Amino acid sequence: MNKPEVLIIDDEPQIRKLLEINLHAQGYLTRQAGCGREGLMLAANHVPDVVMLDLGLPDMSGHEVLMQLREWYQKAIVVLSVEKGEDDIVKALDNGANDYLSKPFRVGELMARVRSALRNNDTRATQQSITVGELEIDLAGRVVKRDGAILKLTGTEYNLLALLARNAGRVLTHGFLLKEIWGVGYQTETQYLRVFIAQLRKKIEADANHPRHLITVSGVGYRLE
Amino acid sequence: MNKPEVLIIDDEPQIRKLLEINLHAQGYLTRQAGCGREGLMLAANHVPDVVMLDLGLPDMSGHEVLMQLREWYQKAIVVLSVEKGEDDIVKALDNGANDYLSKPFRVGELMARVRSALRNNDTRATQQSITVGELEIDLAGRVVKRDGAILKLTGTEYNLLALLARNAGRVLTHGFLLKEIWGVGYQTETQYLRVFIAQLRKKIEADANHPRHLITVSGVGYRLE
DNA sequence: GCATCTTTATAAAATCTTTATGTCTACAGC
DNA sequence: GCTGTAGACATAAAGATTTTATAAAGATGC
Repeated sequence: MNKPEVLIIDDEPQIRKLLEINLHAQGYLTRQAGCGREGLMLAANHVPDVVMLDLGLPDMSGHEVLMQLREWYQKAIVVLSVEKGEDDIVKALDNGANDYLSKPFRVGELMARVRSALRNNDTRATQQSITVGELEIDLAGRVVKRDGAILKLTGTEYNLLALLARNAGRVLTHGFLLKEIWGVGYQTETQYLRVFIAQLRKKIEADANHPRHLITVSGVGYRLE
Repeated sequence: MNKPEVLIIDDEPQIRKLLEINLHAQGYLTRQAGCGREGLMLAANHVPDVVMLDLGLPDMSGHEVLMQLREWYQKAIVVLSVEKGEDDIVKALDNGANDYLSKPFRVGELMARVRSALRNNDTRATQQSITVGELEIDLAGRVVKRDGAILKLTGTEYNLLALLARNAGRVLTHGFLLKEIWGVGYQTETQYLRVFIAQLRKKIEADANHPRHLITVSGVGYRLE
Protein backbone atom coordinates (compact mmCIF):
# COMPACT_ATOMS: atom_id res chain seq x y z
CA MET A 1 0.00 0.00 0.00
CA ASN A 2 1.17 3.53 -0.70
CA LYS A 3 1.68 5.99 2.05
CA PRO A 4 -1.68 6.97 3.52
CA GLU A 5 -2.57 10.59 3.03
CA VAL A 6 -3.97 12.61 5.90
CA LEU A 7 -5.73 15.94 5.55
CA ILE A 8 -5.53 18.16 8.63
CA ILE A 9 -8.17 20.87 8.93
CA ASP A 10 -7.36 23.05 11.94
CA ASP A 11 -6.91 26.76 12.41
CA GLU A 12 -4.13 26.51 15.01
CA PRO A 13 -0.72 26.29 13.29
CA GLN A 14 0.98 24.69 16.29
CA ILE A 15 -1.57 21.86 16.36
CA ARG A 16 -1.10 21.31 12.63
CA LYS A 17 2.65 21.17 13.16
CA LEU A 18 2.34 18.72 16.05
CA LEU A 19 0.12 16.44 14.00
CA GLU A 20 2.32 16.76 10.94
CA ILE A 21 5.45 15.72 12.82
CA ASN A 22 3.80 12.70 14.38
CA LEU A 23 2.04 11.61 11.22
CA HIS A 24 5.22 11.88 9.20
CA ALA A 25 6.97 9.78 11.84
CA GLN A 26 4.37 7.08 11.16
CA GLY A 27 5.12 7.29 7.45
CA TYR A 28 2.02 9.20 6.40
CA LEU A 29 1.77 12.10 3.98
CA THR A 30 -0.07 15.21 5.15
CA ARG A 31 -1.88 18.17 3.70
CA GLN A 32 -3.08 21.06 5.76
CA ALA A 33 -5.88 23.56 5.71
CA GLY A 34 -6.47 26.45 8.11
CA CYS A 35 -10.15 26.94 7.41
CA GLY A 36 -13.22 24.99 6.32
CA ARG A 37 -13.41 26.22 2.76
CA GLU A 38 -9.76 25.39 2.09
CA GLY A 39 -10.23 21.99 3.72
CA LEU A 40 -13.18 21.08 1.54
CA MET A 41 -11.30 22.15 -1.55
CA LEU A 42 -8.20 20.13 -0.67
CA ALA A 43 -10.32 17.10 0.15
CA ALA A 44 -12.09 17.29 -3.21
CA ASN A 45 -8.83 17.68 -5.10
CA HIS A 46 -6.76 15.04 -3.38
CA VAL A 47 -9.18 12.61 -1.68
CA PRO A 48 -7.19 11.81 1.47
CA ASP A 49 -7.39 8.50 3.32
CA VAL A 50 -8.22 10.20 6.61
CA VAL A 51 -9.45 13.66 7.45
CA MET A 52 -8.61 15.12 10.85
CA LEU A 53 -11.10 17.86 11.47
CA ASP A 54 -11.20 20.54 14.15
CA LEU A 55 -14.71 21.79 14.83
CA GLY A 56 -13.68 25.33 15.78
CA LEU A 57 -12.88 26.90 12.44
CA PRO A 58 -12.81 30.60 11.63
CA ASP A 59 -14.91 30.69 8.46
CA MET A 60 -17.66 28.10 8.96
CA SER A 61 -18.99 25.64 11.51
CA GLY A 62 -17.04 22.42 11.78
CA HIS A 63 -20.30 20.49 11.75
CA GLU A 64 -21.13 22.13 8.44
CA VAL A 65 -17.76 21.07 7.02
CA LEU A 66 -18.38 17.56 8.27
CA MET A 67 -21.80 17.33 6.62
CA GLN A 68 -20.61 18.70 3.30
CA LEU A 69 -17.68 16.32 3.31
CA ARG A 70 -19.89 13.34 4.05
CA GLU A 71 -22.04 14.08 1.00
CA TRP A 72 -19.43 12.30 -1.08
CA TYR A 73 -16.46 11.39 1.08
CA GLN A 74 -16.64 7.84 2.41
CA LYS A 75 -13.34 7.32 4.15
CA ALA A 76 -12.48 8.06 7.75
CA ILE A 77 -13.05 11.40 9.45
CA VAL A 78 -11.55 11.89 12.92
CA VAL A 79 -12.91 14.91 14.72
CA LEU A 80 -10.52 16.63 17.07
CA SER A 81 -11.97 19.41 19.09
CA VAL A 82 -12.10 21.37 22.28
CA GLU A 83 -14.98 19.63 23.94
CA LYS A 84 -18.16 21.66 24.20
CA GLY A 85 -20.22 19.00 25.95
CA GLU A 86 -21.74 15.65 25.15
CA ASP A 87 -24.17 17.02 22.58
CA ASP A 88 -21.27 18.23 20.48
CA ILE A 89 -19.76 14.75 20.44
CA VAL A 90 -23.05 13.05 19.65
CA LYS A 91 -23.77 15.52 16.86
CA ALA A 92 -20.36 15.00 15.27
CA LEU A 93 -20.61 11.23 15.41
CA ASP A 94 -24.16 11.22 14.06
CA ASN A 95 -23.10 13.52 11.25
CA GLY A 96 -20.72 10.84 10.08
CA ALA A 97 -17.51 11.28 12.06
CA ASN A 98 -15.75 7.98 12.67
CA ASP A 99 -14.17 9.13 15.90
CA TYR A 100 -14.11 12.11 18.23
CA LEU A 101 -11.18 13.05 20.42
CA SER A 102 -11.20 15.94 22.85
CA LYS A 103 -8.43 18.50 22.97
CA PRO A 104 -6.04 18.41 24.67
CA PHE A 105 -5.34 14.91 23.43
CA ARG A 106 -2.59 12.40 24.04
CA VAL A 107 -0.53 11.92 20.94
CA GLY A 108 -0.09 8.18 21.34
CA GLU A 109 -3.82 7.63 21.64
CA LEU A 110 -4.52 9.88 18.68
CA MET A 111 -2.08 7.97 16.50
CA ALA A 112 -3.65 4.68 17.57
CA ARG A 113 -7.08 6.03 16.65
CA VAL A 114 -5.80 7.12 13.24
CA ARG A 115 -4.34 3.66 12.69
CA SER A 116 -7.68 2.15 13.68
CA ALA A 117 -9.57 4.46 11.34
CA LEU A 118 -7.26 3.59 8.44
CA ARG A 119 -7.61 -0.11 9.19
CA ASN A 120 -11.38 0.19 8.99
CA ASN A 121 -11.42 2.26 5.83
CA ASP A 122 -13.62 1.01 3.11
CA THR A 123 -11.58 -0.87 0.59
CA ARG A 124 -13.67 0.36 -2.31
CA ALA A 125 -12.31 3.63 -3.60
CA THR A 126 -14.11 6.79 -2.73
CA GLN A 127 -15.61 8.30 -5.80
CA GLN A 128 -16.26 11.95 -6.35
CA SER A 129 -18.48 11.33 -9.30
CA ILE A 130 -20.43 8.43 -10.65
CA THR A 131 -21.33 7.85 -14.27
CA VAL A 132 -24.41 5.80 -15.12
CA GLY A 133 -25.08 5.67 -18.83
CA GLU A 134 -25.49 9.23 -20.02
CA LEU A 135 -25.86 10.43 -16.43
CA GLU A 136 -23.03 11.94 -14.46
CA ILE A 137 -23.48 12.51 -10.75
CA ASP A 138 -20.98 14.84 -9.14
CA LEU A 139 -21.19 13.90 -5.47
CA ALA A 140 -18.82 16.62 -4.29
CA GLY A 141 -20.66 19.34 -6.19
CA ARG A 142 -24.14 17.87 -5.70
CA VAL A 143 -24.81 18.31 -9.40
CA VAL A 144 -26.29 15.86 -11.89
CA LYS A 145 -25.67 16.17 -15.63
CA ARG A 146 -27.34 14.33 -18.47
CA ASP A 147 -25.40 14.39 -21.69
CA GLY A 148 -23.49 17.33 -20.25
CA ALA A 149 -26.58 19.39 -19.43
CA ILE A 150 -27.26 20.15 -15.79
CA LEU A 151 -30.50 18.66 -14.48
CA LYS A 152 -32.65 20.58 -12.07
CA LEU A 153 -33.37 18.24 -9.17
CA THR A 154 -34.96 18.99 -5.82
CA GLY A 155 -33.11 18.09 -2.63
CA THR A 156 -34.94 14.85 -2.04
CA GLU A 157 -34.71 13.83 -5.67
CA TYR A 158 -30.95 14.33 -5.58
CA ASN A 159 -30.53 12.46 -2.30
CA LEU A 160 -32.46 9.51 -3.65
CA LEU A 161 -30.57 9.42 -6.93
CA ALA A 162 -27.19 9.77 -5.21
CA LEU A 163 -28.00 6.93 -2.83
CA LEU A 164 -29.03 4.67 -5.69
CA ALA A 165 -25.97 5.70 -7.68
CA ARG A 166 -23.57 4.92 -4.85
CA ASN A 167 -25.06 1.44 -4.90
CA ALA A 168 -25.50 1.12 -8.63
CA GLY A 169 -26.17 -2.40 -9.83
CA ARG A 170 -27.68 -3.61 -6.59
CA VAL A 171 -31.24 -3.60 -5.37
CA LEU A 172 -31.98 -1.24 -2.51
CA THR A 173 -35.08 -2.20 -0.57
CA HIS A 174 -37.97 0.17 0.08
CA GLY A 175 -37.23 0.09 3.79
CA PHE A 176 -33.56 0.92 3.33
CA LEU A 177 -34.19 3.80 0.94
CA LEU A 178 -36.89 5.27 3.18
CA LYS A 179 -34.72 4.97 6.26
CA GLU A 180 -31.75 6.63 4.58
CA ILE A 181 -33.62 9.49 2.94
CA TRP A 182 -36.50 10.22 5.30
CA GLY A 183 -35.19 8.63 8.50
CA VAL A 184 -36.26 5.79 10.73
CA GLY A 185 -40.00 5.78 11.25
CA TYR A 186 -40.75 6.34 7.57
CA GLN A 187 -39.93 2.81 6.52
CA THR A 188 -43.49 1.98 5.61
CA GLU A 189 -44.20 5.12 3.57
CA THR A 190 -43.65 3.31 0.29
CA GLN A 191 -45.82 5.79 -1.58
CA TYR A 192 -43.25 8.57 -1.00
CA LEU A 193 -40.78 6.48 -2.93
CA ARG A 194 -43.16 5.87 -5.80
CA VAL A 195 -43.82 9.55 -6.22
CA PHE A 196 -40.14 10.51 -6.21
CA ILE A 197 -39.10 7.62 -8.42
CA ALA A 198 -41.68 8.72 -10.97
CA GLN A 199 -40.38 12.31 -10.82
CA LEU A 200 -36.80 11.16 -11.20
CA ARG A 201 -37.69 9.04 -14.19
CA LYS A 202 -39.25 11.99 -15.93
CA LYS A 203 -35.95 13.80 -15.55
CA ILE A 204 -33.31 11.15 -16.10
CA GLU A 205 -34.89 8.63 -18.45
CA ALA A 206 -35.17 9.08 -22.18
CA ASP A 207 -38.53 7.31 -22.07
CA ALA A 208 -40.07 7.34 -18.61
CA ASN A 209 -42.53 4.63 -19.63
CA HIS A 210 -39.70 2.24 -20.38
CA PRO A 211 -37.02 3.04 -17.83
CA ARG A 212 -33.61 1.70 -18.67
CA HIS A 213 -31.71 2.97 -15.65
CA LEU A 214 -34.06 3.27 -12.72
CA ILE A 215 -35.42 -0.25 -12.48
CA THR A 216 -38.34 -1.42 -10.36
CA VAL A 217 -37.92 -4.68 -8.51
CA SER A 218 -41.51 -5.38 -7.60
CA GLY A 219 -42.16 -6.17 -3.98
CA VAL A 220 -38.54 -5.44 -3.06
CA GLY A 221 -37.19 -2.06 -4.11
CA TYR A 222 -35.34 -0.24 -6.87
CA ARG A 223 -32.04 -0.54 -8.67
CA LEU A 224 -29.99 1.91 -10.71
CA GLU A 225 -28.14 0.52 -13.72
CA MET B 1 -33.51 -4.78 7.80
CA ASN B 2 -33.46 -6.62 11.10
CA LYS B 3 -32.63 -5.26 14.49
CA PRO B 4 -28.89 -4.99 15.10
CA GLU B 5 -27.60 -7.42 17.70
CA VAL B 6 -25.19 -6.27 20.38
CA LEU B 7 -23.11 -8.56 22.58
CA ILE B 8 -22.16 -7.10 25.97
CA ILE B 9 -19.15 -8.65 27.71
CA ASP B 10 -18.77 -7.13 31.17
CA ASP B 11 -18.53 -8.60 34.66
CA GLU B 12 -20.52 -5.85 36.39
CA PRO B 13 -24.24 -6.67 36.29
CA GLN B 14 -25.30 -3.06 36.81
CA ILE B 15 -23.28 -1.94 33.80
CA ARG B 16 -24.80 -4.71 31.71
CA LYS B 17 -28.26 -3.64 32.81
CA LEU B 18 -27.55 0.01 32.02
CA LEU B 19 -26.32 -0.88 28.55
CA GLU B 20 -29.18 -3.27 27.96
CA ILE B 21 -31.83 -0.67 28.79
CA ASN B 22 -30.29 1.97 26.56
CA LEU B 23 -29.62 -0.39 23.68
CA HIS B 24 -33.15 -1.74 23.80
CA ALA B 25 -34.43 1.83 23.72
CA GLN B 26 -32.54 2.26 20.44
CA GLY B 27 -34.24 -0.82 19.05
CA TYR B 28 -31.29 -3.18 19.33
CA LEU B 29 -31.27 -6.75 20.57
CA THR B 30 -28.73 -7.66 23.25
CA ARG B 31 -26.95 -10.71 24.58
CA GLN B 32 -24.83 -10.64 27.69
CA ALA B 33 -21.80 -12.41 29.05
CA GLY B 34 -20.18 -11.96 32.47
CA CYS B 35 -16.78 -13.36 31.57
CA GLY B 36 -14.44 -13.73 28.61
CA ARG B 37 -15.03 -17.38 27.93
CA GLU B 38 -18.80 -16.97 27.86
CA GLY B 39 -18.45 -13.91 25.65
CA LEU B 40 -16.32 -15.72 23.08
CA MET B 41 -18.77 -18.59 23.01
CA LEU B 42 -21.79 -16.35 22.53
CA ALA B 43 -20.02 -14.39 19.81
CA ALA B 44 -19.20 -17.57 17.91
CA ASN B 45 -22.74 -18.88 18.12
CA HIS B 46 -24.66 -15.75 17.28
CA VAL B 47 -22.23 -13.41 15.43
CA PRO B 48 -23.45 -10.05 16.76
CA ASP B 49 -23.25 -6.81 14.81
CA VAL B 50 -21.31 -5.07 17.56
CA VAL B 51 -19.40 -6.35 20.59
CA MET B 52 -19.09 -4.14 23.65
CA LEU B 53 -16.12 -5.41 25.62
CA ASP B 54 -14.92 -4.56 29.10
CA LEU B 55 -11.20 -5.17 29.54
CA GLY B 56 -11.41 -6.06 33.25
CA LEU B 57 -12.83 -9.55 33.20
CA PRO B 58 -12.55 -12.15 35.98
CA ASP B 59 -11.38 -15.16 33.99
CA MET B 60 -9.04 -13.82 31.34
CA SER B 61 -7.46 -10.59 30.15
CA GLY B 62 -9.71 -8.38 28.06
CA HIS B 63 -6.89 -7.92 25.58
CA GLU B 64 -6.73 -11.68 25.21
CA VAL B 65 -10.48 -11.81 24.49
CA LEU B 66 -10.05 -9.01 21.96
CA MET B 67 -7.29 -10.83 20.12
CA GLN B 68 -9.10 -14.14 20.03
CA LEU B 69 -12.24 -12.43 18.78
CA ARG B 70 -10.37 -10.59 16.04
CA GLU B 71 -8.99 -13.82 14.65
CA TRP B 72 -12.31 -14.39 12.93
CA TYR B 73 -14.74 -11.62 13.88
CA GLN B 74 -14.81 -8.73 11.40
CA LYS B 75 -17.52 -6.46 12.66
CA ALA B 76 -17.26 -3.67 15.20
CA ILE B 77 -15.78 -4.05 18.68
CA VAL B 78 -16.21 -1.16 21.11
CA VAL B 79 -13.97 -1.41 24.18
CA LEU B 80 -15.37 0.03 27.36
CA SER B 81 -13.03 0.05 30.30
CA VAL B 82 -11.75 1.71 33.43
CA GLU B 83 -8.82 3.57 32.02
CA LYS B 84 -5.41 2.28 33.00
CA GLY B 85 -3.38 4.81 31.05
CA GLU B 86 -2.66 5.66 27.47
CA ASP B 87 -0.83 2.41 26.77
CA ASP B 88 -3.98 0.46 27.53
CA ILE B 89 -5.95 2.47 24.98
CA VAL B 90 -3.26 2.19 22.33
CA LYS B 91 -2.94 -1.55 22.91
CA ALA B 92 -6.70 -2.11 22.60
CA LEU B 93 -6.97 -0.05 19.42
CA ASP B 94 -3.94 -1.72 17.87
CA ASN B 95 -5.36 -5.12 18.74
CA GLY B 96 -8.33 -4.37 16.56
CA ALA B 97 -10.83 -2.46 18.68
CA ASN B 98 -12.84 0.02 16.64
CA ASP B 99 -13.29 2.37 19.56
CA TYR B 100 -12.29 2.82 23.18
CA LEU B 101 -14.38 4.58 25.77
CA SER B 102 -13.27 5.14 29.36
CA LYS B 103 -15.50 4.33 32.29
CA PRO B 104 -17.32 6.15 33.65
CA PHE B 105 -18.85 7.01 30.31
CA ARG B 106 -21.68 9.25 29.19
CA VAL B 107 -24.56 7.21 27.87
CA GLY B 108 -25.43 9.56 25.00
CA GLU B 109 -21.88 9.53 23.71
CA LEU B 110 -21.66 5.77 24.02
CA MET B 111 -24.85 5.29 22.01
CA ALA B 112 -23.58 7.66 19.34
CA ARG B 113 -20.34 5.67 19.14
CA VAL B 114 -22.31 2.44 18.78
CA ARG B 115 -24.37 4.00 15.98
CA SER B 116 -21.15 5.10 14.29
CA ALA B 117 -19.68 1.62 14.61
CA LEU B 118 -22.81 0.07 13.11
CA ARG B 119 -22.82 2.56 10.27
CA ASN B 120 -19.29 1.52 9.37
CA ASN B 121 -20.29 -2.12 9.37
CA ASP B 122 -22.85 -1.46 6.66
CA THR B 123 -20.53 0.18 4.20
CA ARG B 124 -18.14 -2.72 4.42
CA ALA B 125 -20.63 -4.49 2.21
CA THR B 126 -19.72 -8.09 1.71
CA GLN B 127 -19.74 -8.78 -2.00
CA GLN B 128 -21.02 -12.31 -1.67
CA SER B 129 -22.00 -14.08 -4.82
CA ILE B 130 -22.53 -17.61 -6.00
CA THR B 131 -21.69 -18.92 -9.45
CA VAL B 132 -23.56 -21.89 -10.90
CA GLY B 133 -22.57 -22.67 -14.46
CA GLU B 134 -23.31 -19.58 -16.50
CA LEU B 135 -25.42 -18.16 -13.67
CA GLU B 136 -24.13 -15.61 -11.23
CA ILE B 137 -26.17 -14.81 -8.14
CA ASP B 138 -25.22 -11.64 -6.29
CA LEU B 139 -26.71 -12.20 -2.85
CA ALA B 140 -25.87 -8.73 -1.52
CA GLY B 141 -27.27 -6.98 -4.58
CA ARG B 142 -30.17 -9.36 -5.09
CA VAL B 143 -29.31 -9.56 -8.77
CA VAL B 144 -28.99 -12.65 -10.96
CA LYS B 145 -27.00 -12.61 -14.19
CA ARG B 146 -26.85 -15.19 -16.93
CA ASP B 147 -23.82 -14.83 -19.16
CA GLY B 148 -23.50 -11.30 -17.85
CA ALA B 149 -27.06 -10.24 -18.66
CA ILE B 150 -29.35 -9.34 -15.78
CA LEU B 151 -32.33 -11.65 -15.44
CA LYS B 152 -35.70 -10.27 -14.51
CA LEU B 153 -36.96 -12.38 -11.62
CA THR B 154 -39.94 -11.79 -9.36
CA GLY B 155 -39.41 -11.70 -5.61
CA THR B 156 -40.48 -15.28 -5.03
CA GLU B 157 -38.51 -16.57 -7.99
CA TYR B 158 -35.38 -14.91 -6.66
CA ASN B 159 -35.92 -16.18 -3.12
CA LEU B 160 -36.34 -19.71 -4.38
CA LEU B 161 -33.30 -19.58 -6.63
CA ALA B 162 -31.12 -18.02 -3.94
CA LEU B 163 -32.14 -20.68 -1.45
CA LEU B 164 -31.31 -23.45 -3.90
CA ALA B 165 -28.03 -21.74 -4.81
CA ARG B 166 -26.93 -21.40 -1.21
CA ASN B 167 -27.36 -25.16 -1.01
CA ALA B 168 -26.10 -25.98 -4.47
CA GLY B 169 -25.46 -29.66 -5.08
CA ARG B 170 -27.76 -30.68 -2.25
CA VAL B 171 -31.35 -31.87 -2.61
CA LEU B 172 -33.82 -29.62 -0.81
CA THR B 173 -37.12 -31.31 0.00
CA HIS B 174 -40.49 -29.92 -1.02
CA GLY B 175 -41.39 -29.36 2.61
CA PHE B 176 -38.19 -27.47 3.36
CA LEU B 177 -38.45 -25.20 0.33
CA LEU B 178 -42.10 -24.42 1.02
CA LYS B 179 -41.43 -23.70 4.67
CA GLU B 180 -38.52 -21.37 3.90
CA ILE B 181 -40.16 -19.40 1.09
CA TRP B 182 -43.84 -19.35 1.98
CA GLY B 183 -43.64 -20.08 5.71
CA VAL B 184 -44.85 -22.81 7.98
CA GLY B 185 -48.32 -23.93 7.05
CA TYR B 186 -47.58 -24.09 3.32
CA GLN B 187 -45.58 -27.30 3.49
CA THR B 188 -48.11 -29.30 1.55
CA GLU B 189 -48.64 -26.80 -1.29
CA THR B 190 -46.35 -28.70 -3.62
CA GLN B 191 -48.08 -27.25 -6.65
CA TYR B 192 -46.73 -23.76 -5.80
CA LEU B 193 -43.27 -25.18 -6.17
CA ARG B 194 -44.00 -26.79 -9.52
CA VAL B 195 -45.29 -23.52 -10.91
CA PHE B 196 -42.30 -21.50 -9.76
CA ILE B 197 -39.74 -24.11 -10.72
CA ALA B 198 -41.21 -24.13 -14.23
CA GLN B 199 -41.00 -20.33 -14.39
CA LEU B 200 -37.42 -20.36 -13.16
CA ARG B 201 -36.43 -22.94 -15.73
CA LYS B 202 -37.80 -20.80 -18.52
CA LYS B 203 -35.52 -18.03 -17.35
CA ILE B 204 -32.32 -19.76 -16.32
CA GLU B 205 -32.13 -22.88 -18.48
CA ALA B 206 -30.95 -22.91 -22.08
CA ASP B 207 -33.52 -25.64 -22.79
CA ALA B 208 -36.31 -25.71 -20.23
CA ASN B 209 -37.40 -29.15 -21.45
CA HIS B 210 -34.03 -30.62 -20.60
CA PRO B 211 -32.92 -28.77 -17.46
CA ARG B 212 -29.24 -29.04 -16.70
CA HIS B 213 -29.16 -26.94 -13.53
CA LEU B 214 -32.50 -27.11 -11.81
CA ILE B 215 -32.92 -30.82 -11.33
CA THR B 216 -36.08 -32.64 -10.22
CA VAL B 217 -35.62 -35.38 -7.67
CA SER B 218 -38.91 -37.13 -8.03
CA GLY B 219 -40.83 -37.70 -4.85
CA VAL B 220 -38.26 -35.75 -2.81
CA GLY B 221 -37.51 -32.23 -4.00
CA TYR B 222 -35.17 -30.19 -6.21
CA ARG B 223 -31.46 -29.63 -6.55
CA LEU B 224 -29.40 -26.90 -8.20
CA GLU B 225 -26.22 -27.99 -9.94
C1' DG C 1 -45.84 33.38 -3.81
C1' DC C 2 -43.16 29.86 -5.38
C1' DA C 3 -40.89 25.58 -4.93
C1' DT C 4 -41.12 21.56 -2.65
C1' DC C 5 -43.01 17.92 0.00
C1' DT C 6 -47.04 15.16 1.49
C1' DT C 7 -51.35 13.04 0.72
C1' DT C 8 -55.15 11.23 -1.94
C1' DA C 9 -57.29 8.99 -5.80
C1' DT C 10 -57.31 5.97 -9.55
C1' DA C 11 -55.64 3.37 -13.40
C1' DA C 12 -52.31 0.12 -14.90
C1' DA C 13 -49.09 -3.50 -14.32
C1' DA C 14 -47.04 -7.25 -12.12
C1' DT C 15 -47.28 -11.06 -9.29
C1' DC C 16 -49.32 -14.81 -6.87
C1' DT C 17 -52.81 -18.40 -6.49
C1' DT C 18 -55.77 -21.63 -8.38
C1' DT C 19 -57.61 -24.53 -11.89
C1' DA C 20 -57.31 -27.34 -15.83
C1' DT C 21 -55.01 -30.24 -18.73
C1' DG C 22 -51.24 -32.87 -20.48
C1' DT C 23 -46.89 -35.65 -19.88
C1' DC C 24 -43.95 -38.99 -18.07
C1' DT C 25 -42.77 -43.10 -15.51
C1' DA C 26 -43.57 -47.26 -13.06
C1' DC C 27 -45.91 -51.20 -12.65
C1' DA C 28 -49.69 -54.63 -12.73
C1' DG C 29 -52.52 -57.65 -15.50
C1' DC C 30 -53.61 -59.72 -19.74
C1' DG D 1 -45.13 -57.24 -25.66
C1' DC D 2 -49.17 -54.37 -25.02
C1' DT D 3 -52.45 -51.79 -22.47
C1' DG D 4 -54.42 -49.44 -18.57
C1' DT D 5 -53.97 -47.00 -14.43
C1' DA D 6 -52.09 -44.22 -10.73
C1' DG D 7 -49.00 -40.93 -8.95
C1' DA D 8 -45.84 -37.29 -9.48
C1' DC D 9 -44.56 -33.67 -12.38
C1' DA D 10 -44.85 -29.73 -16.06
C1' DT D 11 -47.15 -26.07 -18.19
C1' DA D 12 -50.51 -22.72 -19.67
C1' DA D 13 -53.79 -19.73 -18.54
C1' DA D 14 -57.66 -17.62 -15.92
C1' DG D 15 -58.82 -15.27 -11.67
C1' DA D 16 -57.60 -12.79 -7.55
C1' DT D 17 -54.65 -9.94 -5.17
C1' DT D 18 -50.95 -6.96 -4.47
C1' DT D 19 -47.92 -3.57 -6.00
C1' DT D 20 -46.73 0.28 -8.83
C1' DA D 21 -47.22 4.65 -11.71
C1' DT D 22 -49.04 9.03 -12.28
C1' DA D 23 -51.61 13.13 -11.87
C1' DA D 24 -53.24 16.35 -9.07
C1' DA D 25 -54.87 18.47 -4.84
C1' DG D 26 -53.54 20.03 -0.26
C1' DA D 27 -49.92 21.44 3.07
C1' DT D 28 -45.67 23.40 4.35
C1' DG D 29 -41.84 26.45 4.55
C1' DC D 30 -38.78 30.04 2.90
